[in-house]
Amino acid sequence: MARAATTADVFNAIAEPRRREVIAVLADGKEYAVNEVVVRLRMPQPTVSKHLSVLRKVGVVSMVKRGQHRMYRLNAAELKPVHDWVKTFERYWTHQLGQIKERAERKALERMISIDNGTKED
Amino acid sequence: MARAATTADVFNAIAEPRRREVIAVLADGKEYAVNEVVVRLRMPQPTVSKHLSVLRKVGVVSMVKRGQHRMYRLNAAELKPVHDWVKTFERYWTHQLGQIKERAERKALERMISIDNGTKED
DNA sequence: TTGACATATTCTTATATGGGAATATATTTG
DNA sequence: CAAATATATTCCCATATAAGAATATGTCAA
Repeated sequence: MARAATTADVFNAIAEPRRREVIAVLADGKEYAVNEVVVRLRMPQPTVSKHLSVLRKVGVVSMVKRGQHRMYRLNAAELKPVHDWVKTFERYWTHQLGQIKERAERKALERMISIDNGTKED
Repeated sequence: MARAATTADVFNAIAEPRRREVIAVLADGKEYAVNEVVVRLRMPQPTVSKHLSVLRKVGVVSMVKRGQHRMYRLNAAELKPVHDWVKTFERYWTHQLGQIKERAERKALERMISIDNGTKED
């Protein structure tokens, strides 16, 4: 089996950084024509259109035609599954004190150290 | 350019559903040997090893050797970027009704104010 | 109609996947 | 050492990108 399609679910859709950039433009909840996104992100128009198409297929954005423009709007509710999922782990970093955070930081430090040695094992 | 590697960042790593299943097993913060994950998820051992490998490369899990076992532990802090990102949109569903009502009231107010001069919307 | 403008779609191509099967690499134990 | 156990790695392959270039489609305006 190959990797799941980017349109398979919202998790796959938002994995692409440029798609998150597009979302960022729409983040204020207003509607934007494709070309407004193009100008703001300085991305080629076909690139933006394709990314918007993926986001639309998973429901993260909605589109309405208005004249010769197609207005895209963020449908943020579709991002909730991501929020719900990651929220489960919130306690690991929000709880200001405790062994959990401490341990996480220690592990992160260990990782930083081992990065210098390459990803190999002992 | 092809799709970014699953090991490119945590967003790509968690896009794979089975990887989230593995994370779910480790979610209690305890350490697990590969085979414990294999048994719990009823996945082939190589599959689990490969997914753990990806998660380790992005730092989501850490590993220590203990005897003939390799113990994996969740490093939940690495999921924080996902949380931080999606948290931006939290308001869209947390107080959904309130938001809608609030916006409607604001719009109504704007209409009342601009009744005389015919101001157009943004 | 003829342009001009806005957007989508179709190719191509290099690249990476995830699963299954088989195999390799430890590590412990007898 | 040899066998058993635990885990990682390699190979194969069908599939799906994402970007760029070129083109098609759609819509307004004179």
